Amino acid sequence: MVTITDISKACGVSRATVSKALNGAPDVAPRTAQRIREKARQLGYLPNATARALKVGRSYNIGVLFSDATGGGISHEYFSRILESVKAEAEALGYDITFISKDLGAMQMDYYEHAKYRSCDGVVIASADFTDPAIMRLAMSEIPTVTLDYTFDSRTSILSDNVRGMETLVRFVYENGHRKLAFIHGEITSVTQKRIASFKKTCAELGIPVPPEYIRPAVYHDPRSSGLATRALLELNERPTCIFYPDDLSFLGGMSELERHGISIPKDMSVVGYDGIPLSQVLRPRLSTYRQAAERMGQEAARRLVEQIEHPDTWLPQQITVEGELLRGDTVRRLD
Amino acid sequence: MVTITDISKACGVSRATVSKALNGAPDVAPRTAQRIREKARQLGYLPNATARALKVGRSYNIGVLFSDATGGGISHEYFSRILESVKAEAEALGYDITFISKDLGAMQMDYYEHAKYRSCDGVVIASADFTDPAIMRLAMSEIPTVTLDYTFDSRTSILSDNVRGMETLVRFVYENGHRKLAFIHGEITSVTQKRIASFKKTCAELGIPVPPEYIRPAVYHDPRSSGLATRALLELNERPTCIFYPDDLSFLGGMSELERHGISIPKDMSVVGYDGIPLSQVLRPRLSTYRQAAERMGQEAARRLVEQIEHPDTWLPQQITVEGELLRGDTVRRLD
DNA sequence: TTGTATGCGTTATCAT
DNA sequence: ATGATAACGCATACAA
Repeated sequence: MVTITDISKACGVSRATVSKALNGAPDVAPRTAQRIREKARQLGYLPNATARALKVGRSYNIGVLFSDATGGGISHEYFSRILESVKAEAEALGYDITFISKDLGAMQMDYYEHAKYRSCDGVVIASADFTDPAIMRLAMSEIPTVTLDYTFDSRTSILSDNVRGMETLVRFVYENGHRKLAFIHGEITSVTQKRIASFKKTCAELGIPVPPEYIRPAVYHDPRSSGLATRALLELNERPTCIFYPDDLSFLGGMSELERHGISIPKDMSVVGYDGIPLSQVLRPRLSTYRQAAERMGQEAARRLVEQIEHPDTWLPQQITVEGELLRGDTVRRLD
Repeated sequence: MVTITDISKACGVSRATVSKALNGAPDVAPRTAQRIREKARQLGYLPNATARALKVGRSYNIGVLFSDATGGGISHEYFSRILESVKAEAEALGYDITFISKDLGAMQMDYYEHAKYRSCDGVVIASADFTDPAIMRLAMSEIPTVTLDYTFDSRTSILSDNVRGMETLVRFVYENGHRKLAFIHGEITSVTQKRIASFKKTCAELGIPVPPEYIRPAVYHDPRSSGLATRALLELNERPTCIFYPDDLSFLGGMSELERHGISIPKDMSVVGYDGIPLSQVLRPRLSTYRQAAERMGQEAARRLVEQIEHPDTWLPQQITVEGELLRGDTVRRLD
């Protein structure tokens, strides 16, 4: 490994001068600086991020927290898109990404400890069980954090516009003449609560009654449970004309169930999803859904976090809502 | 931040003794060690991975390389499953994961330089353009590496069993009476070459002719291009009875195209996919496909890499093939 | 059994 | 404009 010491010897100057030259300090003669940089390149010098981090107290490394346990693991498209965009933006800003988890090897650490252990300059909390005290500890610590789809007091968060998203979908369905809307929702989280509330509120505003049996619980990203919920809805005396699914993937469970009953989409039943994953637009008929702007969310998260890291003095916590868009698709039939 | 110095002061011993006690060195009195550990916990001491890495020359950090450009980005299910399992296994072994990329912020680094810059103990190359000289440089460097689905000379690789996978699918289709098999393949990579070769070889063994027009190019994970390839196949005088798709997702493009022609699966046309992603088993009819054991591959990659890192003396490069399994599904019709 | 001294590679302060 | 020196937190060879 070639270090600044090697360069200093090769150039006949001190290590301090080399360091300055390499970092573009003003108090080094242009000619010497040039010579040093030349030599550095020639020798294949690479700065050592570890040593620098130890010295300056900044690692240029940000942690990313995905706790798979909550069903929000990396392999779910929404989260992998967020991860990818956090990564891209962070790298553009000169930061590397490290995963933060519990239980690294034999050591038992909680999230906060892990982040400290790795000297993370900040952490993006992308998907987690926010009732977990360990998450709370991290979010409330001195480590800069940005949360996605959840807000901690006095901390920055990036929020998908669940309220508006659901409202948009309900109004879209309403405009197509539907008055009997059923909603299969995911497990209860703050996101789910917002969607349910927005669903009910918008229905109320439009003067549509929502019988309790039209609201069915299921599990996010679990087609099977949505299939069961669909079956329950079909067994009602008064069937809905349109079913809202927790997410696009879950809709597939409903799709199978509807087919099994010989019910055609959208002729006999209209449906809408949520997320707007690519798959939804590849299906025929194309799914009517609401596309969450995962890329923008990840990008925004990385930017805000770095801003907070680099300008802690002028920083203020913010709740940033990122708007998605309606994908009209072809699964909502026009009723007359 | 509480350091070993703080503990040494609080305990009235030297920093060396504290370090030893914390690391379970044998040459420290049990009572002192106990007292020190107690104090450490009490003060909320956390080891500093950065300082330790600088000292011992090991970071307990492994790099993961996904170059999105090749269409193998994180958000493709096969790769995100690999990532997740690499992460899980690495963490179990006490290693953290950092993404390796080109161009970190303003600095221009290639992959090798990035890995050195972050002092990675090793790198998992999961998805990359293996013709890229930068990948080659990394793989051939002194840094331990493990490659997935590609083999570099004298390096360890974890390989999906593409040859056997394709053979299994062809034989399965053959046993169901099919003799006219068309294969839509992804862009040419070593994986694709293996699949094409295995397809042709198995067909030859079974005495099935494969007219050139039955082999169609498309793009992995791109339903549209597979849709076009499907259309081309349907326009042939002699249509195939079964179409092989590059992957499960691409099949969806074919599915739409077949529907558009009023062709029912599997009544009028049989199809098989590749990958065995959860989606494929949620569709109705369930897709006949070959499930790649992504989890095992990631796990194996992490294990082999750590083995190489920790026992460089006894280490030998290996090509490890991980077997997948046939998912029979319902999209291959029995022909009489 | 404990402590002293040293260095990992870097940057920052203060002389020169 | 340059350099000597110290320090970041830790681990280890060696002395006591």
